Amino acid sequence: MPSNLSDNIPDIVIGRLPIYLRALNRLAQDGHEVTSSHELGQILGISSAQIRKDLSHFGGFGKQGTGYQIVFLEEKLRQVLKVNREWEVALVGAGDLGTALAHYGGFAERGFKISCVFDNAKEKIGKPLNGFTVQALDELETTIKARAIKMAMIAVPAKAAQEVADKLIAVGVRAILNYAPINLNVPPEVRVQYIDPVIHMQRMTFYLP
Amino acid sequence: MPSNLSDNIPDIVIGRLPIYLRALNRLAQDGHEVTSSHELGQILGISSAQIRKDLSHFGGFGKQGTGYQIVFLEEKLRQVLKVNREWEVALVGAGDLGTALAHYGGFAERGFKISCVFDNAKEKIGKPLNGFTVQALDELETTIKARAIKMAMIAVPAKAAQEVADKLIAVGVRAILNYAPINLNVPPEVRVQYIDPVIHMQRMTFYLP
DNA sequence: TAGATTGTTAATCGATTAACAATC
DNA sequence: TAGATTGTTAATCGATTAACAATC
Repeated sequence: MPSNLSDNIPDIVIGRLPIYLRALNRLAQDGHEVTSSHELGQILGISSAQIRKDLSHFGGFGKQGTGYQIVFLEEKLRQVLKVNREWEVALVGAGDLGTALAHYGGFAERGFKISCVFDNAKEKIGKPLNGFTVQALDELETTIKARAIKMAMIAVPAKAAQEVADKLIAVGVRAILNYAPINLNVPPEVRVQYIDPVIHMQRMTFYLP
Repeated sequence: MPSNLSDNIPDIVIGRLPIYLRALNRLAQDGHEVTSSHELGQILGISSAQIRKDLSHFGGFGKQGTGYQIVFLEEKLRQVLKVNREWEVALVGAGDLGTALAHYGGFAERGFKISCVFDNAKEKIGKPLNGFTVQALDELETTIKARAIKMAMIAVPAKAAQEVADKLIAVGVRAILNYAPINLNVPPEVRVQYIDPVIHMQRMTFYLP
């Protein structure tokens, strides 16, 4: 029983779809037109059964005996994930990390357009940053509301992160990518994803001799 | 039956330990001396039972009626994760991202010392980068073997990432933090962690209206 | 047609939670 | 002592895998 609704689809399934999409992109770039759950599984180190099961939540996108048309499946996954459009993103924090994020081309390439940058350091406000002007935090409310921005990235020190998150949520942001090494407290209607490279490093040392 | 060995401890448990450690750090910084599985669970949005179960894989670190001495538990978790020492890390790629990583103070602060940087662009080789000199990829083997480096970060374009990974593994690297948006093919004795911010963004849009 | 691969069901496996005796 | 919280066991819940009929 395929469905495009949030139905009862496990979040862990949603988490794998972007990975599938990335692998499909690469296959298409390499000139492939068709793939199979088996091939995709090989590439990703995932069982073919899991891939078929995951996809079946959203519809039957393949053909027996043949597999999946790559371009078609990409389109379907983009639809499901709602990344078949451009999302405007607010960036808070214009330090080393914020600057690197503003310069990173990979966001725009894949549908996420950083469209405003905020910082509270006087020496940064008003300075240009990859086509934007860094704005004071005071202007956060007006700008984000005016553009109805729903996504943001937090690249401020851990101490300031919760306060920034609260402000963002108050003006309508519903999805936050948090680079500050701290857990955020947010209401259930807000999604948060965390990026802390040290956490990943610490997860690997356990297995080293 | 507590154990410090890789016993049969699920990787998903190992994955949560660094998160616990980070929360404990913060509590200690805020002047707390004792905490409980309930308090920790509140902060992290995890059930207290899960925290107790996770910790019990490694020993009894708490006291009934009281909870956990924060400093003591931190020490134990650092021991388990093997982050009670300094790890040398090789960085490959000195572009925007590599530069930002080299400048990021959070690694050294938490026990990961970037101790060499490689790139194959002629105009970068020999240039100073946060105290290092960017080395040619040719020197990767000598340097990494000489220092017995076991961890590396890959910050090169997707096209080059697999080749770089192969080289690193060939000279003894056993844990890789991969920033290139591509799945790496590695032998089972090598751990890989992935950081691709776009994947996290795409995982959140599904839930937005 | 014969071979291949899907979508789906049922079986297995593993992770989370609830509950409570032990005890600080 | 009374109250609180651990460590652990058993029960529940959910995710993964195996298997196969359907069919391209």
